Order: sequence, then structure tokens, then C-alpha cells
Amino acid sequence: MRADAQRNRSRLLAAAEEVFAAKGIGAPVDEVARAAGVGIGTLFRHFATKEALLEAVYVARLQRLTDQVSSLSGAQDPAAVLTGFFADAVRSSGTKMALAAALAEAGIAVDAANASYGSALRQELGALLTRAQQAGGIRGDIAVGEFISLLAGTSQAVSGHDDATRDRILNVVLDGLRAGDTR
Amino acid sequence: MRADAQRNRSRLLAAAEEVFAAKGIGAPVDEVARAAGVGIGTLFRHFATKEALLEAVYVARLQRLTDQVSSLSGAQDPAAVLTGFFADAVRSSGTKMALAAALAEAGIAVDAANASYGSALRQELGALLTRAQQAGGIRGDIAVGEFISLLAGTSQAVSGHDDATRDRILNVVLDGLRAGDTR
DNA sequence: AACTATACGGAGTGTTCACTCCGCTTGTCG
DNA sequence: CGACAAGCGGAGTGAACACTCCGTATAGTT
Repeated sequence: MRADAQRNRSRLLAAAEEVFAAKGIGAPVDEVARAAGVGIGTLFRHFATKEALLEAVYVARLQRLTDQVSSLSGAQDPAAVLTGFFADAVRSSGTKMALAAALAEAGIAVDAANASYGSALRQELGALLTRAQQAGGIRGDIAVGEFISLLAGTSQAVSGHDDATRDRILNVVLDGLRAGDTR
Repeated sequence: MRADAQRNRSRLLAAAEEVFAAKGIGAPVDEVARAAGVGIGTLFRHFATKEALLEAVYVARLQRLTDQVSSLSGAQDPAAVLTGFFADAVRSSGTKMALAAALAEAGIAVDAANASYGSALRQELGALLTRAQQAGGIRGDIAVGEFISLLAGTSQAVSGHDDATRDRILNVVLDGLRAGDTR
């Protein structure tokens, strides 16, 4: 792959993430191309369809989340680490108009990505969750799937609120995650 | 207003709620007209734009929620009533692919409706919430806005899950709403 | 420097969709 | 029943948008 091609590809990904986060996934692809400073033709050579672009954005986000969780997995206080991760993820997605939720709503594009890349995240998170539950501090009656859905739902719940309100909402869910478990 | 016109109007509203709930608000209006058994012309005579139709659907939902809360406002155990309402609302919206969330994402259409009709719901709910907080059983550090956002977020979180999973997710949030308050 | 595979830009194309227009139908009222 | 306003249906219109195509430009190689 030529150097300029690689540069354009990552520019497109970054621009897409920004544009879709700001205006929702309904935003026209021309805008992404313009934001990236490339022509539309270039966009479509790198990502054959809009859906492929969305998927790439989604995968990139999964990748980052997975890395983040991986780097945390050895901690000595898994419950605190897990809730900390939850809070971080919610706070950072709040800025971005619930991009993950919007992507998830898109449906099809996400399934393929979930199967291949999501499973890694799922596995990492699942391990951390189990350890947190065993160590105490996180309720035992939920699985990874519920945890992830809660993460997405909470991200949506906090979007559009100021920092203080966002933290109040977040605390409700975090307390719920700890509930029924006497630390 | 002629009898048939009124009939068509309510058919359109019902069809719109169903179609948009099933396929998201991106569904073409033709489909709504077809589902209602009327022509497109008729749809647009009753609702000047698609946005107006969405707003009408949203208002109808707000209306129903408001009535529901009103009928509950005199209860002797406000905390239980409030959590019961929360659970009901989440469960019923779960079937409908988070219609409220999708509508909220549409933005503009919702603002006007919120101002006029949402305030009634907000007021009713706010009263109930305050009473529940005073009676004990609901944490004192949240306001109506947070409660409503949590409702919407939780609705999204449970969508696509089976009943048992849905209830586990719901319980996390409900426990969170009770947390920090020794009943 | 010359060459060529690789990549680029953006006008053009087909399709989807919200919305309009008008000839026809039907409810309503004297 | 007859008249006519109110309402209906759906072909037609324009705009937005995803995606294609090809002449031009440029990175990498010899």
C-alpha cells in the first residue's frame, strides 16, 4: 500500500468517527470525504460502501476498548477497575452523541464486526467481570452481555447532560452494579 | 371534521407508531400509509410533514405516559409505584425497538412537543419522585430529568434481549435507584 | 529522469424518498 | 334526493444521497 493511501485511509477513519459522532450515522459520506480533505472517489476506494465505513469505525472503537480492558486485566482490585472502566467509557462516549448506540441501531454492519472483533472485547471484559464478581464488589447475577448493554444504554442516558448531571446518572447505574453484594 | 377523516387520522397514528417502532424512524412514509390502508395524499393532508407525523406519535406516547402517571399519583407507597412505573415503561418500550430513543434522536421534532406536552409528564413524574424520595426508598440525589434519561437509556439497554435478561438489566438500574437510601 | 502501477478527484448516474397536485369519490346537510 | 364542500388516491416532481467511471496526478522503482 502506498504511503499516501495509508495516510488517507486513517484520515478518513478519523473524519468518519468525528462526523458520524457529531451528526449521527445519517450524515452524508461526502461530508466525511470533505472533512478528511479527500475526494469521494478516494473514500469509496478505501471503503466500498457506507456500511463498510461504519463497520470500520465501529471496529476501530472496539479495538480501542479492547486494548483498554486488556491493559487493566491484571489489576488487584477488579471491581474498582471495572467500574472505573465503565465510568470512563460512558464519559467519553457522552461527548460523541452515543455513537456506539447509533452504530448498534444500524444493525447489519455491526453483526459481522461483533462476531470477529467484538468477541475479543467480550472475552476480556467477561474475564474481568467474573474476577470482579468473585472478588466481591460487583453483583453476581449479571453476565457480560448485560454489562455491555448497560454500558451502551447508560451512554445514551447521559448524552446531552452537563457533567454534574451525567455523574449523577452514572452513579445510579454504578450503585446498581454493586448492589446485592456486600463488599 | 368528517367522520372518515377522523377515522383515517387515528389509523395513521396507530400505523405510524407500529411501523416506526418496528423499522426505526427511517422507514418511508409510504409504508405507514399502506399499513393504515390510505393513500399518501391522505397522510400528508393530516400531517404536513414526516416530522409532524413523528411529533404526533411522540405526543401520543407522552400523553399515554402522563395519564398513566396521573392515575398513580395518589398511591400510599410512592417508591414502589415509581419503580413499578419504571419497570412497566421499560418493558413496554422494549418491544418497540426503543421508539422513544429514536424519536429523541430525531431532535427538532421532539423539542416542541417536549415543551408543551412533556412538561405535564415532567411535572407529574416530578411530584411522584419527590414524594417517593421523602417517603424513603428512592435515592435523594436525582431529579426528574435524570430519572427520565435513565428510563430512556434503560429502554435502549434492554432492547433485543429476552425477558430474563431484560429483567436482570432492569434490576441493576432499579437497585441503583434505591441505593444510598435505607428503606 | 523516465516509467508505470497505484491512487486520486469529482462530475455523472440511478435510486430512494418526502412532498405536491388534481381529478375523482364520499360524507353531510337542506 | 341533490348539491357541494370535504376528503381521498396515487402518479408525478425535485432533491438528496450512495455509488461509479475515467482522465489526471503522484509515489516508488530502476
